[in-house]
Amino acid sequence: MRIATWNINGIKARLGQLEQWLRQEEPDIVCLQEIKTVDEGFPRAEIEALGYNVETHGQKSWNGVAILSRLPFDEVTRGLPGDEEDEQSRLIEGVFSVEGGIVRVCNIYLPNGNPVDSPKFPYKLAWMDRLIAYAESRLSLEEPFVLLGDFNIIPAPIDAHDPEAWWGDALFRPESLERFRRLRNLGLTDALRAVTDEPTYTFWDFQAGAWRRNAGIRIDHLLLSPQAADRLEDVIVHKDVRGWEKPSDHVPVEGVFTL
DNA sequence: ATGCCTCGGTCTCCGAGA
Repeated sequence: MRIATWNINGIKARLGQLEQWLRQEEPDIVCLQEIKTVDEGFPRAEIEALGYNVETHGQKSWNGVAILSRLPFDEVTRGLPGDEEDEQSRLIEGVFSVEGGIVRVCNIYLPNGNPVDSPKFPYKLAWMDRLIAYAESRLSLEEPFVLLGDFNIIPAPIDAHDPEAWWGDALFRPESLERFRRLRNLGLTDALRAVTDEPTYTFWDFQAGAWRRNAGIRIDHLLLSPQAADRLEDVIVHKDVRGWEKPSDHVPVEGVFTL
């Protein structure tokens, strides 16, 4: 089974690229972030025509997440618990039946948090605290659990082309990294780092020739419960997609599992 | 240089992204 994450940066602007990638790769489950539309605006029929079930958690203009799956959804959960006031659509989770059990797939778009002297940074940190509590409860189920998406976290210096330039940014500073470590220390495996020690990027800024210079960062991650990590075969970063016409600034990252 | 692109909205500019 192949489970992918892709910050699509606007589903309406990227439908052609998504259709092409789905036709080409035929992944089983695709988790999208930044769909930037309400649920009614998602091109559901076009994606269903390619053989996918579609569940969305959208909002107007910004954020928004979706899961596309060849398997039917057994359950769907929308939104991160822990703050009644939070109206941003950044989490959707699906449960799927597989041979001999289930897989639980939680798709997140973790807040960026910049600028750090604005309310956006404490929002990011509070969101991460809520995510840690959520992940802890999911891990207690002892299921194959895949927590994936755009984490807006650079885990380590090797995950940035120019780590010194990023240090202090909301993606790469002590308060953010401390929470990311706490999340992993619950018992989650960083899938990419389970298969390679090589510098690997998943995002290249639109600006300043970042793609041409390979000035990327790794911020799109798959974190795995022990039951999912046991079944991990490989991780594929679809870097070529960044070179397509009118690309997203993120590329698809895919986990291959013996599920 | 708190920009350099690119998105969505209502829109010919602005906020947000990272």
